[in-house]
Amino acid sequence: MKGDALRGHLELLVLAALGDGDAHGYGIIEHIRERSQGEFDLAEGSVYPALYRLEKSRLVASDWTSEGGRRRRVYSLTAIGRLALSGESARFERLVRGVRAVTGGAA
Amino acid sequence: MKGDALRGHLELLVLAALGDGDAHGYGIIEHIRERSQGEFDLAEGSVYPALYRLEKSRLVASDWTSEGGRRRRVYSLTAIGRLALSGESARFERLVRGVRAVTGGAA
DNA sequence: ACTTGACGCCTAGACAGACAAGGTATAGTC
DNA sequence: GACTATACCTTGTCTGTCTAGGCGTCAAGT
Repeated sequence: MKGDALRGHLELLVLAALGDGDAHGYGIIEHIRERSQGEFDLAEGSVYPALYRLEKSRLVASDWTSEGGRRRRVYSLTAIGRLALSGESARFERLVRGVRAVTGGAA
Repeated sequence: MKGDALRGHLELLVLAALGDGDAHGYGIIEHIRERSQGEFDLAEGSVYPALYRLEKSRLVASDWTSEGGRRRRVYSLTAIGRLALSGESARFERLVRGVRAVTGGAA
């Protein structure tokens, strides 16, 4: 219906997911879907590029693992990634306060 | 630094501003800036196109007024615009709940 | 043995929407 | 006349999300 409703918030979600523990791309998608009670069902084509961006800017790091021929790329938060997470989280809360200040005023 | 932090939420803000009463483009910008305590200082190049989109989809209507050579285009919410406002508002609140469900879980 | 589905990664391309940066014009003040 | 605030408009750029594919492994069904 809407399409990219998460524009600008995806990295926050991914960082938050990794804040709960290391995970691989596919797992991050499931994690976010479960946590949000199905509200956010991210496409792989959204998440993987986001992970590459995050790794490029050193907010996450990745390691390849392979158990019995099955390869996985496991991501983890870096120190600055953790900082970015709280920063992004604060930014989001500012956004929420701002929007509510505008919408909440009157009917 | 960030740029479009309101990606996806601008129309909600504009609709909400008009929910407080008819206004012209320039006034909408001021209204939103004041209400949000300076958090949202929208560019004209963001707001005017948004108003055109909203008018095209019949969520707002416009009338030209001119007081002593000064022309203004005054916008007002239509009936469906009012519906859209509450719909968008609900959508935003769902987004907030979802994001918090993902971020709030752990540190 | 073959098919199907779940898992798991990756990529190219399209698209929309917010912004930057320009422009026009009027009215008032110094 | 110069400058500022008001008020509208447009073009172009950029960036991020999604669509729609592709690749490969493994387990279960038939």
